Amino acid sequence: MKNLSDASCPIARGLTCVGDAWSMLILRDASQGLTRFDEFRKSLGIAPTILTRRLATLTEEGLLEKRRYSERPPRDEYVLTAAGRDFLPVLVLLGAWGRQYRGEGRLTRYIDAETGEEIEPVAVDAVTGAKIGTRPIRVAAPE
Amino acid sequence: MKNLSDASCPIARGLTCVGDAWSMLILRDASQGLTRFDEFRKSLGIAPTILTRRLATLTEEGLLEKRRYSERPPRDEYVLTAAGRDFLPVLVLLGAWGRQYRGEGRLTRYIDAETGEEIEPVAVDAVTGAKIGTRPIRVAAPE
DNA sequence: TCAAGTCACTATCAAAATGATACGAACATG
DNA sequence: CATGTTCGTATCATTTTGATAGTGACTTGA
Repeated sequence: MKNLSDASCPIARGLTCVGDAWSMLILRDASQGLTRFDEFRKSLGIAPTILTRRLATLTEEGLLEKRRYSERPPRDEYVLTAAGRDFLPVLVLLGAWGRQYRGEGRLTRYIDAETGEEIEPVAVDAVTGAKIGTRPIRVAAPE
Repeated sequence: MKNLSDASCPIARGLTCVGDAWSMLILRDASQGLTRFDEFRKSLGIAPTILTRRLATLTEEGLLEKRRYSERPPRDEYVLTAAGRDFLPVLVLLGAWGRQYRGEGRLTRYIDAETGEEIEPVAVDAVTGAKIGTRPIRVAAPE
């Protein structure tokens, strides 16, 4: 995939940073509190070469931040930045789609830690309050 | 990437169908009304080999549907199924993220066709009404 | 103290996916 | 009948992925 990063479409822009499955799964795990190389590797069953690259890319793109947690031996962990944390809603919505259309068998559920109730994610337009997809959307050229 | 499709995580499930950038961009274009091979090809600048494969996968996965619009010559177009249409919120949210964190320069905007106002997409939990990400989420094992 | 373990990688190399380009089949149009 | 349109396939070089093994700098337990 070429240079989508200068496209005028914000979706394409987003995809240049996180447009592959591994990156999204890393972000999912990071949102659950994983921070270390081996935690990700074991959780995902990913080859270390690829994990190295993905972590580096996500760090460059500003979704993760390397933080040294041990000087001797030198050890870094990867923590979410604000941009990384703000990616969570995309994942949650993707999960909601997956549950609805690929929900055969037992699936992990996401629970609101305060109420104990299962979360039911929806995308809405904050302006009108309408669910996204229920009203026609018009695409407008930049500026 | 191996067989994520039987993972118990709904996000991983979702990613097996649409876990790459081209597929998402095809869905984006399809949501804007594109249906034909050449429309996608020109819009995306994608190699025809890859477009063929992506369209086939999305069709197999049930996000697109082939529909014959001409018998002679035989011509098919690709239209969104319900599953495909329901993927739009994920894209819109991804776009919102892209706008916030990769929004340099001029960007396409998404307008509510009825009010004429720019859409401001947010993911909320329909149960509590809270924005996703503002309350802690607990992951629960299946069943 | 010495072997074994942990952690965060890198090196190597085969296999698969991607991308560019050319070409084809079946028509429609001028 | 030459050209154009539409929806692809064939071919092949390049790139990316993935599996596996190994490494350096330690720590831990016996």
